[in-house]
Amino acid sequence: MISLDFRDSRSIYEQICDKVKKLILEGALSEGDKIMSVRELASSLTINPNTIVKAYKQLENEGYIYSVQGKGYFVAGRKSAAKDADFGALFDTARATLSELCFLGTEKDTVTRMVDDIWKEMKR
Amino acid sequence: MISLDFRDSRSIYEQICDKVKKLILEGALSEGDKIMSVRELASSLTINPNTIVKAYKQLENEGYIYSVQGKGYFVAGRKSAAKDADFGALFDTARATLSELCFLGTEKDTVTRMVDDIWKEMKR
DNA sequence: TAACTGTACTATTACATATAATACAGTATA
DNA sequence: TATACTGTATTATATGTAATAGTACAGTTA
Repeated sequence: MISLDFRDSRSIYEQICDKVKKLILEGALSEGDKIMSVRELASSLTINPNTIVKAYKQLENEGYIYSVQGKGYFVAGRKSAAKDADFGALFDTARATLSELCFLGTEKDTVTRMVDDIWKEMKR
Repeated sequence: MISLDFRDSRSIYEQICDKVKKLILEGALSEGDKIMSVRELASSLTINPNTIVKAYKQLENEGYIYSVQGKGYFVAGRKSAAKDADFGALFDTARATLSELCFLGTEKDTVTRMVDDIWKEMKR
């Protein structure tokens, strides 16, 4: 379900953030679903629980999940994430990455096709 | 020309990398142009020369600039950057960012317009 | 020769990451 | 009620990266 890549230069908690977020974006995790507990995921990945806490706290700040004392962490809804999202930063990242791909010779059709695929596959 | 944002959580050398790269992508710096020397940019930003070296070395590894002993750093050509680029990582970043924007309710037209603008404005 | 360039190295400080261990509070269930 | 889960909080420690400081050497230009 969730695994770590030790060749990845990013920090462990960042990788966990991205993996959980990806599961939510893909629809593998839906609103209200309970996700793995802090201790459960930590022992599953053989890492420290505090590292999971750090990742979950960040996803909570981004509005993607929420916690309930004694019960666990659950997936929040799209509205929650949209309310807390930093659209400025997201568009900046998108613009910078696409500009670089353009500069490096990527065909516009290639990118347009990618956009089409994403907006078609995403269940909304 | 190049400035630092201390509210930015990213490291200084990363910010410098991105700013120089942005100038190249925008066409403000063209192939063969000499860029600010290590010591010149360091004293201009009131930071340590070693930090500039780190940023320039990374841009050199990405094929965006090259150095000549005793003369300085110069802007390399598109082919040089394209040869060293990690297209897999770039497309991964693009896909992840665009998927998140889609999930958060961004209209496809908004993104398509952004792509059109980038491929139109970029002088190739 | 003098004043620039890049390059290389050591030492030091500061900060973020990750681990370890412990404790407390809320929830669910036998 | 007792037990075993949940999240939360705290302190301490080790490690690696980022950034600074200083020095030195080699190539280029005027």
